[in-house]
Amino acid sequence: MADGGAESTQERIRAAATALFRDRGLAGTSVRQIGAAASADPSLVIRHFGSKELLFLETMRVEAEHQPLFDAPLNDMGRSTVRFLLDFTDATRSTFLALLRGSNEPAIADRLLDAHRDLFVAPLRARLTGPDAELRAGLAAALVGGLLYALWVVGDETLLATDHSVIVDRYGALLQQLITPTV
Amino acid sequence: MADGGAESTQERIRAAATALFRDRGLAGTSVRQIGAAASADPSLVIRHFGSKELLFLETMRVEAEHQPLFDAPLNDMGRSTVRFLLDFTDATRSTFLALLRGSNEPAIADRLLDAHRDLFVAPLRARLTGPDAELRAGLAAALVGGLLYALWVVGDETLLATDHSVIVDRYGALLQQLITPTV
DNA sequence: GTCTATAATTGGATAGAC
DNA sequence: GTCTATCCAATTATAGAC
Repeated sequence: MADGGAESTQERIRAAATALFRDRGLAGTSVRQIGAAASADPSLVIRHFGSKELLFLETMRVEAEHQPLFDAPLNDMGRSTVRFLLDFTDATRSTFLALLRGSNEPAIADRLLDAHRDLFVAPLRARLTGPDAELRAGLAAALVGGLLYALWVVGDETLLATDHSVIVDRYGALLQQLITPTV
Repeated sequence: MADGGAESTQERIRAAATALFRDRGLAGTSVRQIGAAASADPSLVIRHFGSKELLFLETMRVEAEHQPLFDAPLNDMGRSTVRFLLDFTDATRSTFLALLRGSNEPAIADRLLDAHRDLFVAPLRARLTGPDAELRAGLAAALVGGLLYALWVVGDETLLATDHSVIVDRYGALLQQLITPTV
């Protein structure tokens, strides 16, 4: 416990589970695989975290990271938000996908809704004004989520082959109209 | 076999599997449950369809339905496309979700990509002109998919409580700009 | 075509010694 | 905190009688 190099077994299990769940999802990962990857006995996985699903919920959290959106200038926030999504770390992206694919489970669906709100809806909603700000924030978040869906769930080849700067410009311009309507 | 009232066992299995896969997904449905729901022996499920995953791929197809999009006037196609999505039958919607949640499996991911192309990309692409038509069709399909994502995967409560006509108007107007750019 | 029986494996989770 | 051993239920899939 006094040395900084060795992690505790609990932390090794947490790290192994995080990687496996991101890579193969909840159903595709077994408790035994987690134990093996952590060089720990499978029984310790349950002992430390209660159950496989609790461990999944414990590890599959999307961090609000740096959240540069709260500081972006309002008149460029459409582009900033698209760039924010495109610049997701692999960790954030794969965690999002694991939650999305596991969202048949109610507890996981709740967590996905949380992630969607924290990362997409809230930063947008905070900057919007007007009577329909709530609706516009919801639509804007859907629009951003559509990129996540098309690029990383569906894997649209046209979009995957397109420069990020082009997507930022074109898609961001549409998003901007929900942020600062011109009508 | 001369009467029209009784389905064959194979058809009963197909029908039961379709309903269960839509409702609980691939991982959440067992061969035994399918057999029980079809009043057939579980072994027949494998005998007739090869494996659980083959049966999933056999049953989880999205039909192009009526496809009203190919006839919609171009200058209203943004709204038409959004309405097209919002009017999905329960069958189409839940099949889409089953594919989406099962898309960790490569074969299922391929099927999801097919569905995305057939229902969203192709009808849009067919009507677009210009050098960047391919890109605009891809972005437009992403935008439409974002609504699917926000409403039915994430379950955004604000959007779920919003009149479809409002979503058609506001979101459709954005989509229209990719279909008939004004710049 | 259908069903009985079961193979062969794997799953999550637990008891209890150390 | 850790590990050995194991329980028990569930899984997909198959073999073979009828």
